[in-house]
Amino acid sequence: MSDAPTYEPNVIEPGLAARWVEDKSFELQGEPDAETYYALTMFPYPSGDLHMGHVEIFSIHDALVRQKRMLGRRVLNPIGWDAFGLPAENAAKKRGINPATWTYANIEQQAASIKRLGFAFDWSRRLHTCDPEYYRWTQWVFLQLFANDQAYRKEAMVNWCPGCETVLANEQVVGGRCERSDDLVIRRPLTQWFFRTTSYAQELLDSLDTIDWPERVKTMQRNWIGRSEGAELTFRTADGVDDVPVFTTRPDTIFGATYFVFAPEHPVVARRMGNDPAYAAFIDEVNKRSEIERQATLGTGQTAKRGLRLNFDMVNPFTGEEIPAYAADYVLMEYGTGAIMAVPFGDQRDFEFARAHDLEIRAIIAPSDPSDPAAVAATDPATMTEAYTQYGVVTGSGDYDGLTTADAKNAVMDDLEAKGWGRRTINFRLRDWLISRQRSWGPPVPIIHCEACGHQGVPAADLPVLLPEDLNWQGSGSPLFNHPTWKHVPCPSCGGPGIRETDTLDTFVDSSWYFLRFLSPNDDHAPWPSSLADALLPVDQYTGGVEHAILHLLYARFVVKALRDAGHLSASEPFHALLNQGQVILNGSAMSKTRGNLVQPFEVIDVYGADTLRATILFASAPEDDIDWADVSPSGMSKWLNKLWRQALADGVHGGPDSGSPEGVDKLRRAVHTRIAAITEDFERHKYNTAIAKLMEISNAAREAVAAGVGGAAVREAIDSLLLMLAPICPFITEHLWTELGHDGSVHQQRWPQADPTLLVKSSTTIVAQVNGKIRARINVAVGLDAAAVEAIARADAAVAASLADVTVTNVFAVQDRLINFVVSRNADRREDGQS
RNA sequence: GCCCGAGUGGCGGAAUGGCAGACGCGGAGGACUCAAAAUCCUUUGUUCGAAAGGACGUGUGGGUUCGAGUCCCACCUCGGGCACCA
Repeated sequence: MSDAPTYEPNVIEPGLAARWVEDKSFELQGEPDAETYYALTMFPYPSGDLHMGHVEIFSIHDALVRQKRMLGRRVLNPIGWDAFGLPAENAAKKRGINPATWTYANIEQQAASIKRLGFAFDWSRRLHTCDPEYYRWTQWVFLQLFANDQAYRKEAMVNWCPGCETVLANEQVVGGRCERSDDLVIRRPLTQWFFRTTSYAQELLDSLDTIDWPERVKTMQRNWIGRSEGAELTFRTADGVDDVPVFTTRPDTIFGATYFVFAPEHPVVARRMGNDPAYAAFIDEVNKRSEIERQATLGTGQTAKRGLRLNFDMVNPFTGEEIPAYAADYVLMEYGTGAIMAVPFGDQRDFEFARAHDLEIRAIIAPSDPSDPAAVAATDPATMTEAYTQYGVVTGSGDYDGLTTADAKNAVMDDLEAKGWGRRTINFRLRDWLISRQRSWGPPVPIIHCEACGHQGVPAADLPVLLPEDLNWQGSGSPLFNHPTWKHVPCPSCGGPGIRETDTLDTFVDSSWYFLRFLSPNDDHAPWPSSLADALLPVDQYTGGVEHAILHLLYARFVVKALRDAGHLSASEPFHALLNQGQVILNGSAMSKTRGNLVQPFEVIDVYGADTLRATILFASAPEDDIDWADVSPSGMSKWLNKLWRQALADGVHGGPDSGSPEGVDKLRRAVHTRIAAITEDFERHKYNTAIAKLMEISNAAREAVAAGVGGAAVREAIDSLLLMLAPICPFITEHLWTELGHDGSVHQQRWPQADPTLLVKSSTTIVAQVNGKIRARINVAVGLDAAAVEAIARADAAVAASLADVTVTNVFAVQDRLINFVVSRNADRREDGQS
């Protein structure tokens, strides 16, 4: 019986955690350089204490980072807080405290939890986006984009969240609701600041091919950018006064354009119909009803098609016909040109509108099979029940008749370019990024409005534009706007009276460049060291949640490109490789405060310790998959760590020469070294779940070997290897046992173990003998035998021989060292053949 | 509706086209114990069989292949994204 101490994680862990921070164990020694591995995890938002999702992503990231260090890389692994944003303001309003107080208190709590969990961050580079030292440079970034015409102000229909009392970017509206407060978002015209993301639409799409990101994230970005190829062509009003361009992806259907539709607020319509009471009523109705309908059929895209016949017609340039013009709410002002040629034959929305308003539907594609009544009915305007959206052979289209859809498309575009009616063009779904917010816990937009000089950027020397200390957070509306004196300043250009912009920047602006600031977080002369940024970017490995697939990840890509073109960077992408972890859920649904189904990390840590929590999460599944907390077993993981503890202290402490049978020693060493090779590969693929399984196998193999009388160096080697490879996952227990086993120094300063190649080569192996793919025997043979030798051995096997007795072998497939398959046919068949 | 992704034991999950179910949880039986907990040992896909052994088995139906969980086609279910984008 051993009287070794029992495993008490909550006794050993806090001391080690504190020591690692005090010793600056995980700070990058010296300055980063081109060889430095830049590992980054999405910095947390300080909404309260750490939740399970944070623990998951940090556990994955930490395993990755610690192993890279053991492989000998210098790793830059910074941490900070994304600390501006609405929740702080909402909390301030609710509790009557300053957002800063709330934010910094939460940051301190999260920092303490991160340290307690032993995550190996470089604390010397810590930053908070709400510090003036940081947001000064966020304002600087804005000004660089402003100077380069990538930031501008315009009036537009924007998304307004009534709950948050601010506008939102397109990306922050989810299913018609505010991403944060879940309020229904209202459309209203406002003058706002934008970043010109659309000017990078094509590059944002193309350069996705250069980065190593999960395919699903790339797909989401591609869909969001939404490129479509087509043509822009101009329709003239029948009175010859206005030219109205439309965008279409189907120029081949131009002869089917039997009417024309404007977005309700289209300027040509507004000008011509402005005084018409029916138009005013229609606009009013559209605005009102869209609100109500949104609630009922939110995001189904199946709204009834409403329209207003306008008091003028349009001319189809190809047919010369006059066609009726409508305003309808199914045409959006924001996409394309805000007007369409309507082809009810080939477009489902136009089809529905035409049927509802009794408009002509003209056949322009011939039935795919004229002898098939169903195919004929599907292309006959009298009988068709939905638009015909497939490709085919063009009909009813003058000179283009008989061409295929693809050929007609090209021919029509050639002709409209030749005749000056339009041109080939590309449209994107992506809109410019609305960056101003009517909130006050964010960096003020560094602009001063002057009647004489227009919008003037605040001079760099005057940055940061500080938030005043005495804002009233309790009222409604924007505290910054309502502040009595703050906004009144002289114009930096003429010195006359000026007014500060009282909007602040979206928090996603803060987080779109923080990876640059980590390179020199304390430098107050420059936002980042430019040569180092050129050498280190893009970030080698980024880890974080898939919820940012579009928002943050798209914005950061845009900002890097814009800064590059403003001459401040050479990189074109912020993050080279991306690893998205899944969600931690409970009983199938997301954990959340409102649901009241939160499992707090410290509920687990207080019982089992941080190592157990970290390993439980990593063992539950591959990083990308969701983890349902109802399915995981911290007690099971704790049991294994306890077992490992006893095993190391009982069996691992004995060094010295090998004892026991040479076969037993050899078997153990081979087991260990094949696992070293496999676990190394698993870490490479970020498959920490299978890596842990193989660590358990080492532990099992060592226990079996000891039970079989093996001891000494081989067992010691097994335990040492296990501790080294478990160290990135369970840093505490491995550090403690490493010392207990008499090693000098920290386990985390050791080199990753290397497999001995001679121990990976087997002398014999088990091959599978199949007959027609069915396993008949498993036979032990020497490694490297050729097919003929294996066949002879297999035929000699009793079970195989029995299966081959009554049949003819027609073919034999052998895979060296793995398998042999006899393909046979029954003798009965052969006799029949022979008799005929 | 469109675009992705995924369907494997009671559960989480393993499997470069070549032994399906690694590893763990849970279960069953046993040892230790006055007893329990902890620990250790055995066992655990389904089914036929006393056993030896056999048959079946990766959502469904086809296909390719000597050989398919893995590749192809169609469908079903679940999850995610987009949603009047012309």
